[in-house]
Amino acid sequence: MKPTVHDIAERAGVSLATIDRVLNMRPGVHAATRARVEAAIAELGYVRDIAAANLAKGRNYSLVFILPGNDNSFMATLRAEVRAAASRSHLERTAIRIIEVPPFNAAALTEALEVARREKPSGVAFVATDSQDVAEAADRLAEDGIATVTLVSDLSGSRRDHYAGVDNAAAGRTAASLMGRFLSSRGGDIAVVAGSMLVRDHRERLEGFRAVIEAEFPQLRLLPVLEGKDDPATVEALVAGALGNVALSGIYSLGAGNRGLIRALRAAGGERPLSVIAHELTENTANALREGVLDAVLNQDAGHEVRSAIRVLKARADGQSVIAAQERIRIDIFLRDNLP
Amino acid sequence: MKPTVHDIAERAGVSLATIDRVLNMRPGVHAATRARVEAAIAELGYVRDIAAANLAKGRNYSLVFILPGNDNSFMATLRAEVRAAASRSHLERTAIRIIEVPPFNAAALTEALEVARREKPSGVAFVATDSQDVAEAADRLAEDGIATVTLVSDLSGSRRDHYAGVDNAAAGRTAASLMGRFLSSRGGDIAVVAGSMLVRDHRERLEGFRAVIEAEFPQLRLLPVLEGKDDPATVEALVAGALGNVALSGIYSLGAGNRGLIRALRAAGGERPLSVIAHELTENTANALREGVLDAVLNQDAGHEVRSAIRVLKARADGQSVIAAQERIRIDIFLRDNLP
DNA sequence: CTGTTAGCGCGTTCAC
DNA sequence: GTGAACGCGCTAACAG
Repeated sequence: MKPTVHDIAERAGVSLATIDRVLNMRPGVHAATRARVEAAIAELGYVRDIAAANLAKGRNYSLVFILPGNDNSFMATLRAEVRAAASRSHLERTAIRIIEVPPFNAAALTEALEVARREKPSGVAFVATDSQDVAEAADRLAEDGIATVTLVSDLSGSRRDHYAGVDNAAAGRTAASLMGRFLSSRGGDIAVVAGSMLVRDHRERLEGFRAVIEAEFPQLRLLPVLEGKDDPATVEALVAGALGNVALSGIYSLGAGNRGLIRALRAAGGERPLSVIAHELTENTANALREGVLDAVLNQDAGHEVRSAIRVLKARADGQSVIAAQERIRIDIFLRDNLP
Repeated sequence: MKPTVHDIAERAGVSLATIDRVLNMRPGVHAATRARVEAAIAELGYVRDIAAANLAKGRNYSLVFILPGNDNSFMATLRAEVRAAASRSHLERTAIRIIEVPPFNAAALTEALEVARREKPSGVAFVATDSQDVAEAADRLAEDGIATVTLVSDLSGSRRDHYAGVDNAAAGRTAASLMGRFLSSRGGDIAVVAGSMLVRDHRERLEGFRAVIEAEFPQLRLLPVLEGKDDPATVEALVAGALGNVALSGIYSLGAGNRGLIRALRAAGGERPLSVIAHELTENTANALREGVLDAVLNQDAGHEVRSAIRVLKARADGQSVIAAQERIRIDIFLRDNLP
């Protein structure tokens, strides 16, 4: 039988209240008594029943998610996943509140973090815009004992507890490797479409992509990066322009706004050999894969990211550890053949 | 405030015991009373607190995992993941017992299922050998109200509750698609090494692979399948033989025993262009990827499969539903560039 | 058929 | 500094 507080109280010769004080690191216990209790805990191999504790406490984890109000499918999916988690959250003693902020806006994010802090939640998850101010705001949350997790895009130089997102440099390298192999020995120009160089995930993907292309596929030339602002119309115009280049062999779209990419490709027709790799699986990109307009889509599972962020925030909030492997967000590679 | 049994008791004008009987579908309640209670539940939007219920019941989920005592890395990893889950299981009111059976042996598996059944556990997970006897044994478990999940390889024609594994036909198609594209327009022979055609996962991978090669890469010819029995030495000999074929352009190893595959490839040297794709990421295959001996590795996350099986078994055991997306096991594609 | 009561393992008042 | 008693939401005897 699993030992309970009663067993350790008896073993240590003290009352339940004292056990509780030791367990919750509250003051008012003689050092000697505390030592006796701790010894009993160790000897009996007691592990606290969190479910019972939460029941007794009437504990509920209040979580704040700060999400950019971006107009692209991926962010829409992310918001939907957070809402889905929120809708089943009462079952898990969790209350999730969503704050929407303008995208690519460090000041707005800093302000939102401050608002969240004043609510004294158990934890905060946010899609980081990489800036000094944001890092400082995140550190203030940490100082207040609020668990923090960055979501999708990480934050440099802060004390956030965890990053729930993919290794974006590896994603860029993977895209380059796939494209290089798909093109075999063929040479030519590669166009890269990014959203904004202000977010760390896009920068990292680009760096990874460039490193592998330069090191391993010297016959391919990277054209100057096109900044599409994650906006379909902008992306469409940029890609349409790039398609005018007769030497173009490949396109790597590392940001959002793929509706524009796909429209431009469809308009151009699939006559010439062109390897196209994009990010994030949506209805649009899945259809484009099926049609052969896209060759591969790298994806991060938004549902997994959200569930992982919640697990980590809850665990941190009560000082528990997590299963590292479960919280690692994979880079999913989708071809036409392994669509869900 | 979340409604509790007290609220619905008051609303329906009955006592807690009656509520409990209705909630747990126990007999001994007037149809009219039952209806009143159910109405109250619906009106108040009551959702039962499983944690509290389990606490009161002193419930513990007893789970049996039946695993083949195979000597390859993947099965070793799978067993390790089950043991890891078992070691943290007491925290989750779960007791996991492992039964090892000889691999590819339907009779032994049938017997093990029967043994498990007599223990009356909450649920049973097993790596299926695809046979009629096994299906019948699984159905007997279902009849006894024991939740059943197939792990890694599925079982045809049975009432198992869930399959925790990848879509192996899609995996085969993906391998073919990658290989075809890596080889570009180059033609040649493709060798396929399988473990055994007795397990459904291997058969499905082969069918998927063949379908895509035949439909889309007519310049590639599939050689007769080599059965390596998932045994490194056997695989090594078979692959060494196949490498004598000067027209060989690719190797697809869809089973285990990749230590042998890799040894044979290393011995042959990497002089000629050869596209090699294997299954399951292990230390061995990861190193082979880094060296360029393998081009891609398709993987199923054993840890995810085990955790998923446990979640599903527990949920089924108390009639709960699961988050479908969370239980979908992905086909992970690893290149040198996205190794963990 | 239905209600009463005593816990499950733990946290939190209050007295002592 | 320490202990006893009650309650969290639910279940399980046992009465009625």
